[in-house]
Amino acid sequence: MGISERKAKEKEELKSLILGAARKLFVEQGIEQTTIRKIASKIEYSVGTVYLYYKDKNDILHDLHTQGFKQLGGEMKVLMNVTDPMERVKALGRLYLQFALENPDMYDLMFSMKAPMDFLDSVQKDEWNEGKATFGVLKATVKECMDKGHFAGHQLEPLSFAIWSTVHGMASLHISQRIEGVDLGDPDTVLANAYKAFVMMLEQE
Amino acid sequence: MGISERKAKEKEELKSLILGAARKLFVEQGIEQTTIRKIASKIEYSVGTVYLYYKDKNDILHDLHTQGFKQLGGEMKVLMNVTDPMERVKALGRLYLQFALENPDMYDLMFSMKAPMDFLDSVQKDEWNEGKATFGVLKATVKECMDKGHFAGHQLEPLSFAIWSTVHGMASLHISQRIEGVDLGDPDTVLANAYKAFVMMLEQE
DNA sequence: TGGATAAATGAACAGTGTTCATTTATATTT
DNA sequence: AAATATAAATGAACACTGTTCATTTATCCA
Repeated sequence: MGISERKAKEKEELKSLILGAARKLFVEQGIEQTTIRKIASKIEYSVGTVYLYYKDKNDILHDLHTQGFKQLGGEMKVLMNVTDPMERVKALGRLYLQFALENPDMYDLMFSMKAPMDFLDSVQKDEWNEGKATFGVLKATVKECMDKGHFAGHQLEPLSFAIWSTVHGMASLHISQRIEGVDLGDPDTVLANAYKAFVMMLEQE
Repeated sequence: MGISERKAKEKEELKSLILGAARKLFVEQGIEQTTIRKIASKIEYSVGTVYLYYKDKNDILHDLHTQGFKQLGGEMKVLMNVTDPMERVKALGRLYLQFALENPDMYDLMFSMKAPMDFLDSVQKDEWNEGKATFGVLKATVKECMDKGHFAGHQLEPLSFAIWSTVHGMASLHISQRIEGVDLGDPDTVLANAYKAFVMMLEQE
Protein backbone atom coordinates (compact mmCIF):
# COMPACT_ATOMS: atom_id res chain seq x y z
CA MET A 1 0.00 0.00 0.00
CA GLY A 2 1.19 3.45 0.92
CA ILE A 3 4.32 2.13 2.49
CA SER A 4 5.26 -0.37 -0.17
CA GLU A 5 4.54 2.33 -2.72
CA ARG A 6 7.00 4.65 -1.08
CA LYS A 7 9.53 1.85 -0.96
CA ALA A 8 9.06 1.22 -4.64
CA LYS A 9 9.52 4.90 -5.30
CA GLU A 10 12.71 4.96 -3.28
CA LYS A 11 13.96 1.98 -5.23
CA GLU A 12 13.22 3.81 -8.44
CA GLU A 13 14.95 6.89 -7.11
CA LEU A 14 18.17 5.06 -6.42
CA LYS A 15 17.91 3.38 -9.79
CA SER A 16 17.65 6.70 -11.57
CA LEU A 17 20.47 8.01 -9.39
CA ILE A 18 22.63 5.22 -10.77
CA LEU A 19 21.46 5.95 -14.30
CA GLY A 20 22.18 9.63 -13.87
CA ALA A 21 25.74 8.95 -12.76
CA ALA A 22 26.17 6.52 -15.63
CA ARG A 23 24.86 9.08 -18.08
CA LYS A 24 27.17 11.79 -16.81
CA LEU A 25 30.21 9.55 -17.02
CA PHE A 26 29.12 8.34 -20.44
CA VAL A 27 28.60 11.70 -22.11
CA GLU A 28 31.55 13.38 -20.42
CA GLN A 29 34.16 10.65 -20.58
CA GLY A 30 32.93 8.08 -23.07
CA ILE A 31 32.08 4.42 -22.74
CA GLU A 32 35.55 3.31 -21.70
CA GLN A 33 35.44 5.37 -18.53
CA THR A 34 31.90 4.30 -17.70
CA THR A 35 32.74 1.46 -15.34
CA ILE A 36 30.57 0.01 -12.62
CA ARG A 37 33.10 1.03 -9.98
CA LYS A 38 33.15 4.64 -11.17
CA ILE A 39 29.36 4.79 -11.30
CA ALA A 40 29.17 3.40 -7.77
CA SER A 41 31.78 5.73 -6.32
CA LYS A 42 30.17 8.74 -8.02
CA ILE A 43 26.96 8.21 -6.06
CA GLU A 44 28.88 6.95 -3.01
CA TYR A 45 27.45 3.48 -3.02
CA SER A 46 29.25 0.18 -3.26
CA VAL A 47 29.70 -1.90 -6.38
CA GLY A 48 27.28 -4.54 -5.17
CA THR A 49 24.47 -2.02 -4.76
CA VAL A 50 24.54 -1.22 -8.46
CA TYR A 51 23.86 -4.89 -9.16
CA LEU A 52 20.85 -4.74 -6.86
CA TYR A 53 19.17 -2.34 -9.28
CA TYR A 54 20.61 -3.43 -12.60
CA LYS A 55 21.08 -7.01 -13.75
CA ASP A 56 24.38 -6.23 -15.46
CA LYS A 57 26.20 -3.54 -17.40
CA ASN A 58 24.21 -4.18 -20.58
CA ASP A 59 21.10 -3.41 -18.56
CA ILE A 60 22.48 0.02 -17.69
CA LEU A 61 23.59 0.66 -21.26
CA HIS A 62 20.16 -0.30 -22.53
CA ASP A 63 18.53 2.17 -20.16
CA LEU A 64 21.00 4.79 -21.32
CA HIS A 65 20.22 4.03 -24.96
CA THR A 66 16.52 4.48 -24.20
CA GLN A 67 17.23 7.91 -22.76
CA GLY A 68 19.01 8.79 -25.99
CA PHE A 69 15.94 7.82 -27.98
CA LYS A 70 13.77 9.97 -25.76
CA GLN A 71 15.98 12.94 -26.56
CA LEU A 72 16.06 12.22 -30.30
CA GLY A 73 12.33 11.56 -30.31
CA GLY A 74 11.66 14.88 -28.63
CA GLU A 75 13.73 16.74 -31.19
CA MET A 76 11.96 14.95 -34.02
CA LYS A 77 8.54 15.89 -32.68
CA VAL A 78 9.27 19.55 -33.37
CA LEU A 79 9.58 18.76 -37.06
CA MET A 80 5.97 17.63 -37.18
CA ASN A 81 5.22 21.30 -37.71
CA VAL A 82 6.77 21.05 -41.17
CA THR A 83 3.69 20.49 -43.27
CA ASP A 84 5.22 19.51 -46.60
CA PRO A 85 6.24 15.86 -46.19
CA MET A 86 9.16 16.12 -48.62
CA GLU A 87 10.56 19.03 -46.64
CA ARG A 88 10.00 17.04 -43.47
CA VAL A 89 11.96 14.06 -44.77
CA LYS A 90 14.88 16.33 -45.58
CA ALA A 91 14.64 18.03 -42.20
CA LEU A 92 14.45 14.68 -40.41
CA GLY A 93 17.64 13.56 -42.10
CA ARG A 94 19.41 16.78 -41.23
CA LEU A 95 18.27 16.55 -37.61
CA TYR A 96 19.31 12.90 -37.38
CA LEU A 97 22.76 13.72 -38.71
CA GLN A 98 23.12 16.67 -36.41
CA PHE A 99 22.15 14.55 -33.42
CA ALA A 100 24.86 12.05 -34.35
CA LEU A 101 27.52 14.75 -34.70
CA GLU A 102 26.60 16.39 -31.41
CA ASN A 103 26.21 13.18 -29.43
CA PRO A 104 28.62 10.73 -31.03
CA ASP A 105 28.92 8.35 -28.09
CA MET A 106 25.19 8.30 -27.48
CA TYR A 107 24.53 7.74 -31.18
CA ASP A 108 27.01 4.88 -31.19
CA LEU A 109 25.22 3.34 -28.25
CA MET A 110 21.83 3.75 -29.89
CA PHE A 111 22.66 2.48 -33.36
CA SER A 112 25.93 0.56 -33.35
CA MET A 113 26.94 -1.02 -30.07
CA LYS A 114 25.93 -4.59 -29.42
CA ALA A 115 25.57 -4.13 -25.65
CA PRO A 116 22.06 -2.62 -25.41
CA MET A 117 20.73 -5.14 -27.93
CA ASP A 118 22.36 -8.02 -26.09
CA PHE A 119 20.37 -7.05 -23.03
CA LEU A 120 17.17 -6.89 -25.08
CA ASP A 121 17.23 -10.29 -26.69
CA SER A 122 17.54 -11.99 -23.35
CA VAL A 123 14.09 -10.61 -22.63
CA GLN A 124 12.30 -10.42 -25.96
CA LYS A 125 13.66 -10.69 -29.46
CA ASP A 126 12.89 -8.56 -32.53
CA GLU A 127 11.04 -6.00 -30.45
CA TRP A 128 13.31 -2.98 -30.48
CA ASN A 129 10.60 -0.48 -29.61
CA GLU A 130 12.85 2.59 -29.59
CA GLY A 131 14.09 1.84 -33.08
CA LYS A 132 10.63 0.90 -34.29
CA ALA A 133 9.15 4.19 -33.15
CA THR A 134 11.91 6.28 -34.69
CA PHE A 135 11.87 4.43 -37.98
CA GLY A 136 8.10 4.64 -37.90
CA VAL A 137 8.23 8.44 -38.00
CA LEU A 138 10.38 8.32 -41.12
CA LYS A 139 8.18 5.69 -42.75
CA ALA A 140 5.04 7.70 -42.08
CA THR A 141 6.58 10.78 -43.63
CA VAL A 142 7.79 8.88 -46.67
CA LYS A 143 4.28 7.49 -47.01
CA GLU A 144 2.89 11.02 -47.09
CA CYS A 145 5.38 11.83 -49.83
CA MET A 146 4.25 8.86 -51.88
CA ASP A 147 0.62 9.81 -51.40
CA LYS A 148 1.46 13.18 -52.91
CA GLY A 149 3.00 11.51 -55.94
CA HIS A 150 6.66 11.40 -55.00
CA PHE A 151 8.90 8.34 -55.26
CA ALA A 152 6.84 6.74 -58.01
CA GLY A 153 7.54 3.06 -58.50
CA HIS A 154 9.03 2.68 -55.04
CA GLN A 155 7.88 0.52 -52.17
CA LEU A 156 7.48 2.20 -48.80
CA GLU A 157 9.61 -0.01 -46.56
CA PRO A 158 12.62 -0.58 -48.80
CA LEU A 159 12.83 3.08 -49.74
CA SER A 160 12.48 4.24 -46.14
CA PHE A 161 15.14 1.80 -45.08
CA ALA A 162 17.45 2.99 -47.86
CA ILE A 163 17.02 6.58 -46.69
CA TRP A 164 17.74 5.60 -43.10
CA SER A 165 20.81 3.68 -44.26
CA THR A 166 22.21 6.69 -46.08
CA VAL A 167 22.08 9.08 -43.16
CA HIS A 168 23.14 6.38 -40.73
CA GLY A 169 26.05 5.53 -42.99
CA MET A 170 27.21 9.14 -42.98
CA ALA A 171 26.91 9.33 -39.22
CA SER A 172 28.64 6.01 -38.71
CA LEU A 173 31.59 6.77 -41.00
CA HIS A 174 32.01 10.10 -39.27
CA ILE A 175 31.96 8.65 -35.77
CA SER A 176 34.33 5.82 -36.60
CA GLN A 177 36.69 8.42 -38.06
CA ARG A 178 36.75 6.86 -41.50
CA ILE A 179 36.29 10.19 -43.29
CA GLU A 180 39.44 12.02 -42.22
CA GLY A 181 41.74 9.35 -43.61
CA VAL A 182 40.02 9.19 -46.96
CA ASP A 183 39.36 12.79 -47.78
CA LEU A 184 41.45 15.78 -46.93
CA GLY A 185 39.44 18.69 -45.63
CA ASP A 186 36.97 19.24 -42.85
CA PRO A 187 34.79 16.15 -42.23
CA ASP A 188 31.80 18.34 -41.36
CA THR A 189 31.98 19.98 -44.79
CA VAL A 190 32.32 16.61 -46.49
CA LEU A 191 29.21 15.44 -44.65
CA ALA A 192 27.24 18.58 -45.44
CA ASN A 193 28.03 18.30 -49.14
CA ALA A 194 27.29 14.60 -49.23
CA TYR A 195 23.93 15.25 -47.60
CA LYS A 196 23.19 17.86 -50.27
CA ALA A 197 23.97 15.28 -52.94
CA PHE A 198 21.62 12.86 -51.20
CA VAL A 199 18.86 15.46 -51.09
CA MET A 200 19.36 16.10 -54.81
CA MET A 201 18.78 12.42 -55.49
CA LEU A 202 15.65 12.42 -53.33
CA GLU A 203 14.18 15.36 -55.18
CA GLN A 204 14.82 13.83 -58.59
CA GLU A 205 12.13 11.26 -57.81
CA MET B 1 74.26 -9.35 -45.17
CA GLY B 2 73.12 -12.93 -45.71
CA ILE B 3 72.83 -13.64 -42.05
CA SER B 4 71.02 -10.49 -40.98
CA GLU B 5 68.71 -10.96 -43.94
CA ARG B 6 67.85 -14.44 -42.82
CA LYS B 7 67.28 -13.14 -39.33
CA ALA B 8 65.00 -10.42 -40.63
CA LYS B 9 63.09 -13.04 -42.57
CA GLU B 10 62.72 -15.22 -39.51
CA LYS B 11 61.43 -12.24 -37.60
CA GLU B 12 58.87 -11.61 -40.31
CA GLU B 13 57.93 -15.27 -40.26
CA LEU B 14 57.14 -15.26 -36.59
CA LYS B 15 55.24 -12.01 -37.01
CA SER B 16 53.04 -13.51 -39.69
CA LEU B 17 52.66 -16.61 -37.55
CA ILE B 18 51.22 -14.39 -34.85
CA LEU B 19 49.00 -12.62 -37.37
CA GLY B 20 47.78 -15.94 -38.72
CA ALA B 21 46.78 -17.14 -35.28
CA ALA B 22 45.09 -13.83 -34.60
CA ARG B 23 43.20 -14.03 -37.87
CA LYS B 24 42.01 -17.54 -37.21
CA LEU B 25 40.79 -16.65 -33.74
CA PHE B 26 39.18 -13.50 -35.07
CA VAL B 27 37.19 -15.02 -37.93
CA GLU B 28 36.25 -18.17 -36.03
CA GLN B 29 35.46 -16.80 -32.60
CA GLY B 30 35.09 -13.04 -32.98
CA ILE B 31 36.93 -10.14 -31.45
CA GLU B 32 36.07 -10.97 -27.85
CA GLN B 33 37.90 -14.27 -27.98
CA THR B 34 40.89 -12.79 -29.77
CA THR B 35 43.05 -12.16 -26.71
CA ILE B 36 46.82 -11.86 -26.57
CA ARG B 37 47.04 -14.90 -24.33
CA LYS B 38 45.03 -17.06 -26.72
CA ILE B 39 47.06 -15.90 -29.71
CA ALA B 40 50.27 -16.70 -27.86
CA SER B 41 49.15 -20.14 -26.69
CA LYS B 42 47.87 -21.02 -30.17
CA ILE B 43 51.37 -20.66 -31.61
CA GLU B 44 52.98 -21.98 -28.42
CA TYR B 45 54.85 -18.84 -27.53
CA SER B 46 54.62 -16.74 -24.42
CA VAL B 47 52.63 -13.56 -23.98
CA GLY B 48 55.75 -11.42 -23.93
CA THR B 49 56.91 -12.70 -27.30
CA VAL B 50 53.82 -11.29 -29.00
CA TYR B 51 54.81 -7.87 -27.70
CA LEU B 52 58.25 -8.31 -29.26
CA TYR B 53 56.65 -8.29 -32.70
CA TYR B 54 53.64 -6.07 -32.17
CA LYS B 55 53.58 -2.84 -30.23
CA ASP B 56 50.15 -3.53 -28.77
CA LYS B 57 46.80 -5.10 -29.59
CA ASN B 58 45.76 -2.21 -31.83
CA ASP B 59 48.85 -2.94 -33.91
CA ILE B 60 47.65 -6.50 -34.49
CA LEU B 61 44.11 -5.38 -35.25
CA HIS B 62 45.43 -2.84 -37.72
CA ASP B 63 47.40 -5.55 -39.53
CA LEU B 64 44.28 -7.71 -39.53
CA HIS B 65 42.22 -4.87 -40.94
CA THR B 66 44.77 -4.47 -43.72
CA GLN B 67 44.41 -8.14 -44.60
CA GLY B 68 40.66 -7.60 -44.87
CA PHE B 69 41.20 -4.78 -47.34
CA LYS B 70 43.48 -6.99 -49.42
CA GLN B 71 40.67 -9.51 -49.68
CA LEU B 72 38.03 -6.92 -50.51
CA GLY B 73 40.37 -5.23 -52.97
CA GLY B 74 41.00 -8.52 -54.73
CA GLU B 75 37.30 -9.17 -55.11
CA MET B 76 36.72 -5.66 -56.42
CA LYS B 77 39.41 -6.05 -59.06
CA VAL B 78 37.33 -8.70 -60.78
CA LEU B 79 34.60 -6.15 -61.39
CA MET B 80 36.96 -4.09 -63.52
CA ASN B 81 35.85 -6.37 -66.30
CA VAL B 82 32.43 -4.76 -66.20
CA THR B 83 32.79 -2.19 -68.93
CA ASP B 84 29.70 -0.07 -68.40
CA PRO B 85 30.55 2.20 -65.45
CA MET B 86 26.95 2.44 -64.27
CA GLU B 87 26.71 -1.33 -64.12
CA ARG B 88 30.06 -1.39 -62.33
CA VAL B 89 28.86 1.01 -59.64
CA LYS B 90 25.87 -1.20 -59.00
CA ALA B 91 28.04 -4.33 -58.96
CA LEU B 92 30.54 -2.68 -56.60
CA GLY B 93 27.76 -1.87 -54.16
CA ARG B 94 26.40 -5.39 -54.32
CA LEU B 95 29.87 -6.87 -53.79
CA TYR B 96 30.57 -4.50 -50.90
CA LEU B 97 27.33 -5.47 -49.21
CA GLN B 98 27.94 -9.16 -49.80
CA PHE B 99 31.41 -8.87 -48.29
CA ALA B 100 29.94 -7.28 -45.19
CA LEU B 101 27.30 -9.99 -44.80
CA GLU B 102 29.79 -12.82 -45.27
CA ASN B 103 32.53 -11.33 -43.08
CA PRO B 104 30.69 -9.30 -40.45
CA ASP B 105 33.48 -9.19 -37.87
CA MET B 106 36.11 -8.32 -40.45
CA TYR B 107 33.87 -5.62 -41.92
CA ASP B 108 33.31 -4.20 -38.48
CA LEU B 109 37.05 -4.08 -37.92
CA MET B 110 37.63 -2.41 -41.29
CA PHE B 111 34.92 0.22 -41.17
CA SER B 112 33.65 0.67 -37.62
CA MET B 113 36.04 -0.25 -34.85
CA LYS B 114 38.20 2.46 -33.40
CA ALA B 115 41.13 0.14 -32.61
CA PRO B 116 42.86 -0.06 -36.00
CA MET B 117 42.52 3.69 -36.48
CA ASP B 118 43.86 4.38 -33.01
CA PHE B 119 47.03 2.58 -33.98
CA LEU B 120 47.25 4.59 -37.19
CA ASP B 121 47.03 8.09 -35.82
CA SER B 122 49.88 7.45 -33.45
CA VAL B 123 52.02 7.05 -36.55
CA GLN B 124 50.50 9.32 -39.19
CA LYS B 125 47.17 11.04 -39.25
CA ASP B 126 44.67 11.34 -42.10
CA GLU B 127 46.49 8.78 -44.20
CA TRP B 128 44.21 5.76 -44.20
CA ASN B 129 45.65 4.18 -47.31
CA GLU B 130 43.41 1.11 -47.32
CA GLY B 131 40.29 3.24 -47.19
CA LYS B 132 41.66 5.73 -49.69
CA ALA B 133 42.34 3.02 -52.26
CA THR B 134 38.94 1.40 -51.86
CA PHE B 135 37.05 4.69 -51.99
CA GLY B 136 39.25 5.64 -54.95
CA VAL B 137 37.89 2.74 -56.98
CA LEU B 138 34.32 3.88 -56.37
CA LYS B 139 35.18 7.49 -57.13
CA ALA B 140 36.89 6.57 -60.41
CA THR B 141 33.86 4.57 -61.49
CA VAL B 142 31.45 7.34 -60.57
CA LYS B 143 33.67 9.72 -62.55
CA GLU B 144 33.31 7.49 -65.60
CA CYS B 145 29.54 7.60 -65.13
CA MET B 146 29.58 11.37 -65.04
CA ASP B 147 31.75 11.51 -68.13
CA LYS B 148 29.08 9.49 -69.90
CA GLY B 149 26.42 11.98 -68.85
CA HIS B 150 25.03 10.41 -65.70
CA PHE B 151 24.51 12.21 -62.41
CA ALA B 152 24.10 15.62 -64.04
CA GLY B 153 24.49 18.52 -61.62
CA HIS B 154 26.35 16.41 -59.07
CA GLN B 155 29.86 16.83 -57.74
CA LEU B 156 32.10 13.79 -57.81
CA GLU B 157 33.27 13.59 -54.22
CA PRO B 158 30.02 14.32 -52.38
CA LEU B 159 28.05 11.96 -54.61
CA SER B 160 30.61 9.17 -54.26
CA PHE B 161 30.62 9.63 -50.53
CA ALA B 162 26.82 9.54 -50.40
CA ILE B 163 26.84 6.26 -52.33
CA TRP B 164 29.43 4.77 -50.00
CA SER B 165 27.38 5.95 -47.02
CA THR B 166 24.26 4.21 -48.27
CA VAL B 167 25.81 0.78 -48.69
CA HIS B 168 27.87 1.17 -45.54
CA GLY B 169 24.76 2.18 -43.64
CA MET B 170 22.95 -0.96 -44.77
CA ALA B 171 25.91 -3.12 -43.82
CA SER B 172 26.34 -1.38 -40.49
CA LEU B 173 22.69 -1.62 -39.48
CA HIS B 174 22.70 -5.27 -40.40
CA ILE B 175 25.82 -6.09 -38.42
CA SER B 176 24.71 -4.18 -35.34
CA GLN B 177 21.43 -6.11 -35.51
CA ARG B 178 19.27 -3.02 -35.79
CA ILE B 179 17.16 -4.43 -38.62
CA GLU B 180 15.59 -7.42 -36.89
CA GLY B 181 14.06 -5.30 -34.16
CA VAL B 182 12.53 -2.77 -36.53
CA ASP B 183 11.19 -4.91 -39.33
CA LEU B 184 9.68 -8.33 -39.10
CA GLY B 185 10.91 -10.65 -41.79
CA ASP B 186 14.27 -11.87 -42.99
CA PRO B 187 16.95 -9.16 -42.69
CA ASP B 188 18.65 -10.38 -45.87
CA THR B 189 15.44 -9.79 -47.85
CA VAL B 190 15.03 -6.37 -46.29
CA LEU B 191 18.56 -5.50 -47.35
CA ALA B 192 18.13 -6.87 -50.86
CA ASN B 193 14.96 -4.84 -51.40
CA ALA B 194 16.48 -1.71 -49.92
CA TYR B 195 19.45 -2.07 -52.24
CA LYS B 196 17.06 -2.36 -55.17
CA ALA B 197 15.40 0.88 -54.11
CA PHE B 198 18.81 2.51 -53.90
CA VAL B 199 19.68 1.30 -57.41
CA MET B 200 16.40 2.73 -58.68
CA MET B 201 17.35 6.10 -57.29
CA LEU B 202 20.78 5.90 -58.89
CA GLU B 203 19.32 5.11 -62.31
CA GLN B 204 16.87 7.99 -62.14
CA GLU B 205 19.80 10.37 -62.49
C1' DT C 1 13.03 -4.37 23.07
C1' DG C 2 13.78 -8.58 20.05
C1' DG C 3 13.43 -10.90 15.96
C1' DA C 4 12.60 -10.95 11.00
C1' DT C 5 13.19 -8.84 6.72
C1' DA C 6 15.41 -5.90 3.49
C1' DA C 7 19.42 -3.32 1.87
C1' DA C 8 24.14 -2.43 1.38
C1' DT C 9 28.78 -3.91 1.52
C1' DG C 10 33.45 -5.11 -0.30
C1' DA C 11 36.58 -8.88 -0.59
C1' DA C 12 37.29 -12.41 -3.92
C1' DC C 13 37.21 -14.56 -8.68
C1' DA C 14 38.27 -14.94 -13.33
C1' DG C 15 39.34 -12.46 -16.94
C1' DT C 16 41.72 -8.47 -19.78
C1' DG C 17 46.13 -5.69 -21.87
C1' DT C 18 50.74 -4.56 -20.75
C1' DT C 19 55.47 -4.42 -18.65
C1' DC C 20 60.08 -5.96 -17.41
C1' DA C 21 63.57 -8.34 -14.60
C1' DT C 22 65.16 -12.85 -15.38
C1' DT C 23 66.33 -16.83 -18.00
C1' DT C 24 67.51 -19.19 -22.24
C1' DA C 25 69.46 -19.40 -26.76
C1' DT C 26 72.36 -17.79 -30.30
C1' DA C 27 76.46 -15.41 -32.10
C1' DT C 28 81.00 -13.49 -31.62
C1' DT C 29 85.52 -13.17 -29.83
C1' DT C 30 89.46 -14.80 -27.45
C1' DA D 1 86.75 -25.14 -27.35
C1' DA D 2 85.70 -21.85 -23.76
C1' DA D 3 84.32 -17.37 -22.39
C1' DT D 4 81.88 -13.57 -23.42
C1' DA D 5 78.55 -10.53 -25.55
C1' DT D 6 74.21 -10.06 -27.85
C1' DA D 7 69.62 -11.27 -29.01
C1' DA D 8 65.26 -13.70 -28.05
C1' DA D 9 61.89 -15.63 -25.17
C1' DT D 10 59.75 -16.05 -20.81
C1' DG D 11 56.04 -15.61 -17.27
C1' DA D 12 55.12 -13.52 -12.89
C1' DA D 13 53.30 -9.20 -11.57
C1' DC D 14 50.48 -4.86 -12.13
C1' DA D 15 46.41 -2.39 -12.74
C1' DC D 16 42.30 -2.72 -14.54
C1' DT D 17 37.57 -4.90 -15.96
C1' DG D 18 32.57 -7.18 -14.87
C1' DT D 19 30.40 -10.09 -11.62
C1' DT D 20 29.19 -12.80 -7.40
C1' DC D 21 27.90 -13.71 -2.59
C1' DA D 22 28.79 -14.49 2.32
C1' DT D 23 28.69 -11.04 5.75
C1' DT D 24 27.35 -6.88 7.90
C1' DT D 25 24.24 -3.00 8.58
C1' DA D 26 19.84 -0.85 8.60
C1' DT D 27 14.91 -0.89 8.72
C1' DC D 28 10.44 -2.58 9.94
C1' DC D 29 6.92 -4.92 12.77
C1' DA D 30 5.00 -7.44 16.53
